[in-house]
Amino acid sequence: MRIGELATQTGVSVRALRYYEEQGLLAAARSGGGQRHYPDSAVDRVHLIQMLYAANLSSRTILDLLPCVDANVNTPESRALLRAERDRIDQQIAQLRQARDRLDAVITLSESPASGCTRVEVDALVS
Amino acid sequence: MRIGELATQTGVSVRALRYYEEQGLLAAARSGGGQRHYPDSAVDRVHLIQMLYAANLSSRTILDLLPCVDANVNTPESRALLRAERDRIDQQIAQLRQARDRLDAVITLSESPASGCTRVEVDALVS
DNA sequence: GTAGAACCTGACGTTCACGTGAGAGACAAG
DNA sequence: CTTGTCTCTCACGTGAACGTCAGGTTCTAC
Repeated sequence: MRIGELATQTGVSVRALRYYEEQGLLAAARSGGGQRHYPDSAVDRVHLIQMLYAANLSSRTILDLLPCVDANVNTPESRALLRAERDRIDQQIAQLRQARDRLDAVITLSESPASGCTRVEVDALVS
Repeated sequence: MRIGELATQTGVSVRALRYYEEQGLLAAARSGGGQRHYPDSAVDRVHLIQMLYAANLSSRTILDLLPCVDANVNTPESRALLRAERDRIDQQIAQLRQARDRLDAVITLSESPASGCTRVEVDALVS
């Protein structure tokens, strides 16, 4: 398929797909006229890339991880890399949970019947 | 306290503190010469701001949320805002979990005794 | 074979949360 | 009163992941 169809099938912009290629994340065959052609498997690969971007991984990190994930590279270094990134994601989850719980506490307070709660009570939550 | 001490006590750069003020997140009294002076409570406020930044909230969003969180503003709109951001964080957590589980699956495979697993087995995980 | 859609390569623009000097003023210590 | 440290206000730089023209080429359909 060409780049436009890959874009619509993945929901990713054409510009983004070219950017992924520029970063070495997504290879493409070229037609005689220089147009990119992708195999059907590219759809899954783009989804994988998007998933890793969504987890706040940089292009560089994704570039390092992709061989481990989809090409089955299996060396001590690749395993260490995988674990390191997994742990980073875990830490991010913990931070997000902390922020969410903080907001939940405020929400609970603001919805409690004692809606006229004083500033002191709110500050007690800060710690 | 002055800006340098607040910076060391919070672990945030002086530049970042000035930026927070520029964004309306952190007010400061001024001495005769124009230097910023902060109350002790500013330490907690900076930590709160950092927590929200860590949850991928923008300056603008934090600006909208802060009155609800620490000034006890309690209107239907503020409650809706709080819930909306809480839900966004929840969604992010779900995405991070998905990425982490994906990496965990790869890690498990790469550490399994059948280390010579074929490419087919790996692709089966893609879904 | 020709119109129009899709695609190409630069290359500059954008947003965000700061980093990084530059040049000058403010303030505590001796 | 001077020295040294801290602080001030511009204001440009940065990195990441694209957005957005511009000007030209390739492909598809009639």
